[in-house]
Amino acid sequence: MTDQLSATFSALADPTRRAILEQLAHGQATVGELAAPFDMTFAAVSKHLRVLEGAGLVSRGREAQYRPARLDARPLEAASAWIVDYERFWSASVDALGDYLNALQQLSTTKEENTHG
Amino acid sequence: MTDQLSATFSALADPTRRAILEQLAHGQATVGELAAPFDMTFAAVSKHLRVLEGAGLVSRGREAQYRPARLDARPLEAASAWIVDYERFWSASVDALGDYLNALQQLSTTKEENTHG
DNA sequence: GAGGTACTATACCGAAAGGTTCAATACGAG
DNA sequence: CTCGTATTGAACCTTTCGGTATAGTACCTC
Repeated sequence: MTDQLSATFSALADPTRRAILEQLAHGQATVGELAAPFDMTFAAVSKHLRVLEGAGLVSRGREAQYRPARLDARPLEAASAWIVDYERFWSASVDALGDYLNALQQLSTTKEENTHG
Repeated sequence: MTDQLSATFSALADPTRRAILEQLAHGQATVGELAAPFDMTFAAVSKHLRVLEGAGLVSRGREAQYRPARLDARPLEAASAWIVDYERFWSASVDALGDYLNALQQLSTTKEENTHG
C-alpha cells in the first residue's frame, strides 16, 4: 500500500478523517478545534492527522503552541481522475435502472389496461 | 465503517482490488481469469471479490462451475461526488504552485538582469 | 524557572485486513 | 457415481488500524 492512490483512498475510508477534511475545507484549524466534534481523545485525532499528512492531504504549521493543519487537496485530483474513468459505467447502470423502471411502469400500465379492459 | 462511502473508499484502497475493477471494466470475468495476473492464491482473490461485492462494486452470477463477476460502478458516483466537492481546492493549490513557479522565474530573471548589469 | 496549554510519543489492546493452506462444495463430463 | 475443474469455507498467522492511557515535549506567561 505504498502507492499514492492507495494511501489517498485509504485515508478517505475513515469517516472521522473525511469529517476532518470537511472541517479543514473551511480553513486551517488546530488539533483542539478539529478534535472538538468527536467523542475521542486528542491523541486519536492527532493520529488521524498523521495519516492524512502521510497521504499528503494535510500539511502542518507551527504557531506558538499550536500546530495548525491545513488542507492540501492535490492528491484528490488523481483519486478523482481514477474514479471518473468509470463514470460511463455508473451512468450506464443508472440508464439500465431507468430502463428497468420504465419496463416496470410499462408492465404495470399494461396490467392496468388489462384490468380496465 | 458501516457507511457506504467508507466501504467504497476502503474497497478502492487496495491496488489488487482496483486492478480487478479495471479488468472488469473490459467485461465480466471468472475468478480464475481475475486471479491470473496476480501472484496470489485463488482464495485471496476470492476474498477481494467478496470485499468488492460487500461494497456493491461487483455482482456475481452463476454459469456452470463459474461464478463470474461483473462491475457495478454505481457506488462510485457518491465517491466521485464527495471528492469533486474539493476540486476548487486542488485547482487552487495548482494555481498557488503556478504562482510560486512564476515567482521563482521572476526571481531568476531579476538575478540574471543583475548578473548582466 | 514554574506552571499552564497544546500537542505528540510510546506502549498497549482488541479487532480487522490480507495473506496462506487445506478441506469442502457445486457443477459438468464420462 | 466418479473424476476433474472452479470456487469458497474454515482455521490460522502476521501486520495494520483505531482507539486508550499516560508520560513527555514545546511553547507562552508570569
